[in-house]
Amino acid sequence: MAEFKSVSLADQVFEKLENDIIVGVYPRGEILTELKLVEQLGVSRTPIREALRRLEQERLIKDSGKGSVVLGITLEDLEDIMNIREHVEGLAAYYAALNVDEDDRATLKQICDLQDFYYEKHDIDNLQKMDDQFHDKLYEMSHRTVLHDTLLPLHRKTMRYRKAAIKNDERQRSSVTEHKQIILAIMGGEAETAQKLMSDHIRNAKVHMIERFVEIG
Amino acid sequence: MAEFKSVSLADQVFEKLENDIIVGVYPRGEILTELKLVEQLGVSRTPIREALRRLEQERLIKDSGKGSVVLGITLEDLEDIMNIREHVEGLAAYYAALNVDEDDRATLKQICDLQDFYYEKHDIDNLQKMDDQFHDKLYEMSHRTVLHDTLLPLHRKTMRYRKAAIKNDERQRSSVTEHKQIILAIMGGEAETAQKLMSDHIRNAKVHMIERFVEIG
DNA sequence: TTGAGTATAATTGTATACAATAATACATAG
DNA sequence: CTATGTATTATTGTATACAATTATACTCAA
Repeated sequence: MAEFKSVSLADQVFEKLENDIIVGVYPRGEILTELKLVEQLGVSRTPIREALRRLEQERLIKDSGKGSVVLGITLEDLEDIMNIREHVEGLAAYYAALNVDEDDRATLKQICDLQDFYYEKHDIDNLQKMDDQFHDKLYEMSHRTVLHDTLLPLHRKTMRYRKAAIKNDERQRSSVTEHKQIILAIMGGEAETAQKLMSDHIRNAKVHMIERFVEIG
Repeated sequence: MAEFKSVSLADQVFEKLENDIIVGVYPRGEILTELKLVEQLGVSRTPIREALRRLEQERLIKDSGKGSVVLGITLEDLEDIMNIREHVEGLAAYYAALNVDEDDRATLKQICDLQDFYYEKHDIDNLQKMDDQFHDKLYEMSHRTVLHDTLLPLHRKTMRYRKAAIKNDERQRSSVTEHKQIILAIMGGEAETAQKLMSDHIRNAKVHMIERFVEIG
């Protein structure tokens, strides 16, 4: 028999709704009522309410008296997210470079290789997954809870526009290269270099993502 | 009869627990069980659970299988919070200076005056309240949701150490002065100046707060 | 036809009931 | 006295019941 890891319904509902809001399944302005979600998701109100409270806390929805209105991500939100990341993600890279150990190096090496592999194959979906893994791994390596908890939700919220940005061949190439340079700096323990390269990377990504936002909204 | 604004029990529970954790009523490591909270707070499990989910989302508690363990704020958390604020709060001040209107100017003027008033009277509690109002007002004035939502919880989490830091006469004086300079820059629409002054202010505050953390834990 | 008033629906807030799981304590056999 | 197995308790996860509020629709009088 396989092991079943029991993830609560509340957690599942949260993750599904968070994702659906971020990628645009529920567009900005849509009203989510508990009863509608009960029908759609087939669970009772209790786990749905708990998920909604968490989404409120992340400002993805807002109570409107009559249901929860989807807030989603505006252009200003995207700008702010990337501006914050520009500074804070550099900090995380800095700490990651200070803390790097052999296991981390192996993981980073693998991410680097797979990134190249998927880039050659023009496998966009997996390339984005490597991007997620790269940034998540750095947050974790920083061993700084607040940095991790601040950056991860911000990073998740950019998903839609990262996916769009990476469809651009030129950006794809530069992103892969930038990741590689950052990884090298971190592996070498060059904290300041890693910090600066990461800031630059986020700043570059910001430009492309904002262009995509203007296109796809 | 007075008007009663109906704040849900879940919200009240969240605010109370958030505050109690931040100021140390529930110390790091303490286990909160739903039943205990039901007894202590006299409400049913439903609003308590919703509050706990939100506290989890803010990383003030963590599920431990057997109750929720209080995480609270570590020294590293405090360092990270202030490092993030050093950059991001400057951004908020920048936007605040761009957006300032006459109502804002009146409010800032009032905060400035009251701050002086309470400083002269050595009224620490009210002085801290003005500090809260000052920063909150700036977040609001930035009109940037993400900045506001990122900064406000971080600011709240420093409460315990701000309160301790401001007991120091020298810091009290410099804090009041720094606020005043920032307010002047914002009122004058000098965005870059406001940004820089705010970064400096947070950096100064960080030093004092970390000293207090080392003392009082 | 329109307006007021009332009944009805929809929706959320809160409490409780029930189920499942894990921890604890306890009793009994060796 | 110890170890094991079982009963009990504690705790959470989920569903449902009930209350309160607000929006909607409908009826009947003018």
